[in-house]
Amino acid sequence: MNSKQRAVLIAGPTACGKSGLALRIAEREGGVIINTDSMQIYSVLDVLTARPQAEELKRAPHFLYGYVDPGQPYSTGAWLSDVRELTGKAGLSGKTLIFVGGTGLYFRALLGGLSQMPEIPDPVRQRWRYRLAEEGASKLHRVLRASDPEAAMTIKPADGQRIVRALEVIEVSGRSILHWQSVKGSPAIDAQYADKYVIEPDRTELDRVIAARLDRMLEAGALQEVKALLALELDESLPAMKAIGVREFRQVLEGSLSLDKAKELVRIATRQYAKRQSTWFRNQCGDDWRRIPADFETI
RNA sequence: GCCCAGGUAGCUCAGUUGGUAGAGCAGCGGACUGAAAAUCCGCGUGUCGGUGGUUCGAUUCCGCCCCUGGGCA
Repeated sequence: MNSKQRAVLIAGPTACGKSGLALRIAEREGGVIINTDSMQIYSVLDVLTARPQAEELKRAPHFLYGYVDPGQPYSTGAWLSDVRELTGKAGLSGKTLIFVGGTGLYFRALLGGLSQMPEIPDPVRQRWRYRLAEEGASKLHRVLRASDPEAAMTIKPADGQRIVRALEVIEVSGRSILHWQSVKGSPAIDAQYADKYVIEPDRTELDRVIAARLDRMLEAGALQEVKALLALELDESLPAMKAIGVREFRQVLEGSLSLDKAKELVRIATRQYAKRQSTWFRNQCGDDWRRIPADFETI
């Protein structure tokens, strides 16, 4: 971590105009933009994840965009270590680091909200995920109740993903995930010198922007992009395969769904995603985050 | 014009042998420590198309009217 390095954090739901704001700040004070979004890291999902395009990339240096192979398993921890490596480079010292994106957990990690955890060997992770798929969440919750009763009490029996996480941690380390979580992590930036913003758009208006953006995505080749992703024949469970639009446009390509219907479903899924993001930022970001309304005029 | 089927939540529909109704989806709120565009939790009052009648009581039964499909002319 470069101490006393200024950072600007911009969080907000999809399509709220975050990237535009980041660019303006970058141009004004010579900053660099760092992706804080779990989907924009992937190389093939360019249009569908609304990654900054050539025009924007020219206006300021962008980092951690489109650099991960979609076949790679990725994680918040991997992103955090990529951030540490990046910001440790001499070339960035003295520049304002502008973190912009829609992934609440990544912002939390950036600020030290992620505890040090044991590395989980891939076979262990795969085995529990396989068991989740085969046996279901409630059965694994019973397994967790036997091996880590305290953790089991904090996780809902249907929350398969968190159950599996707790199981792999206690198997590998012999200690409860709650133990690891009790030791706080360290921030990857100097929070003292950070300005934190949450963009809070009107959701009805946001829905209109989402619909308009969807049309632009299709014009820009969203369907071809999904086709290219499918050609890689990746495992369905990989994060990149869960990007909004992949499932819906795949059905269009296969002829089992009309384009209009797919557009409607993608619009709904995006709206629901924006709602989840808004809920996170509203309630998980403390008073030290400044709330600003979206300025749709300037997008 | 006649016949048939419908008209119940924003949408698709279920249901009430007469005691004013409930699912899915949408929507809203919430949780969130290495899959986070993920994963999970909570929230259902709506002139039961309108109007008159029968009834202690009608969304339910009867009459008339309106609307939407389909059929026959």
